[in-house]
Amino acid sequence: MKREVTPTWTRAALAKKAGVGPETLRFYEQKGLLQTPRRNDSGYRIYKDEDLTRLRFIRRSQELGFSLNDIKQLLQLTGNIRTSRQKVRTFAEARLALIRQKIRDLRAMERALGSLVTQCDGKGALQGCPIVEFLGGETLETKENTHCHE
Amino acid sequence: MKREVTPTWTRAALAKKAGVGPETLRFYEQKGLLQTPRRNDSGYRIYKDEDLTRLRFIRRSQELGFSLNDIKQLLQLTGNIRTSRQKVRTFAEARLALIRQKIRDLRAMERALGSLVTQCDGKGALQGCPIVEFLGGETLETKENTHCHE
DNA sequence: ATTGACCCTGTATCTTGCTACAAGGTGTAT
DNA sequence: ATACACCTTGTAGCAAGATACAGGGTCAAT
Repeated sequence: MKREVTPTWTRAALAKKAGVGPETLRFYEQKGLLQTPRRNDSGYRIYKDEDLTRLRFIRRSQELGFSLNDIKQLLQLTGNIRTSRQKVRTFAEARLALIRQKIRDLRAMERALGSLVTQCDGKGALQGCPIVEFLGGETLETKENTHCHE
Repeated sequence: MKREVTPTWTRAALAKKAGVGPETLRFYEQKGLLQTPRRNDSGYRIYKDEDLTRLRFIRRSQELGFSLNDIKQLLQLTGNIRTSRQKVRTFAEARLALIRQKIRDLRAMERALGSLVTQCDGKGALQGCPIVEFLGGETLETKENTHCHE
């Protein structure tokens, strides 16, 4: 059995390989997202493959919309062999629901703002601009006030 | 000509009427979103209709996805009679573009995560769970390492 | 032996939109 | 006259996810 030398990295090296900033590694360590790494004689952090794997896990989770807090829980969940698949799925579904809600919110904004922009021909003075009128709102006593400041 | 008494409010009263917290008013004032209000003899802020109107403007803008910084600019823009409608429209279009980008990002997340959740039957042990496998990624030397810790 | 690039620690800073606190003053009702 | 809710100020804190800086130590190359 050939024992291969497992690669190790210092902070900046791993950071580069994982596509994050070096400080981010220390930050994740503080947050409990990365294990406290082995140190060499000078106190330098020595990272290994496992840390790289974990960083990729984190990045992918982020791309799926998980927060760092979520990810911490996900790591605990997936690190435990006793965890049921159901639990992971439920976790993912919860996040999916949040994402969908956020999309709904943004689409409502898009519809409203898009409609205003469409209604606004972009020509002429401010008077009567649909966007401004919407923002100014129904309760425009301002109209009176701004025209005759006494 | 009957001169109607224009209503005024103290901080908490206006805040309640506008549906925000009292501290928010001070905060908006600091940020330049509300004019510095008139004070009574004891130094109490006295708000008037105009401030309520402005608060509604702010809230509506927020609902359309504008940031407070945006809103500050919007207020300057729409407060200036010389502003062209084109400027307001361009401003709104810029924010609309951001909203649309955010929606695209979230939809990508939704597709990816949704697909994983669909693929995961939620039955059985963690082993082979599509979600976990995606997060763990291709580069799973971890598999070897975690099974035989020496 | 000196540069330059890295490492360590703790702490501060940024962004966004608030929210909370302390330490006092005011206004109104009983 | 005293309780209570409000007001004032300045400042601190929160969430999230980093990022930067100061003041030192280490290491490899020249």
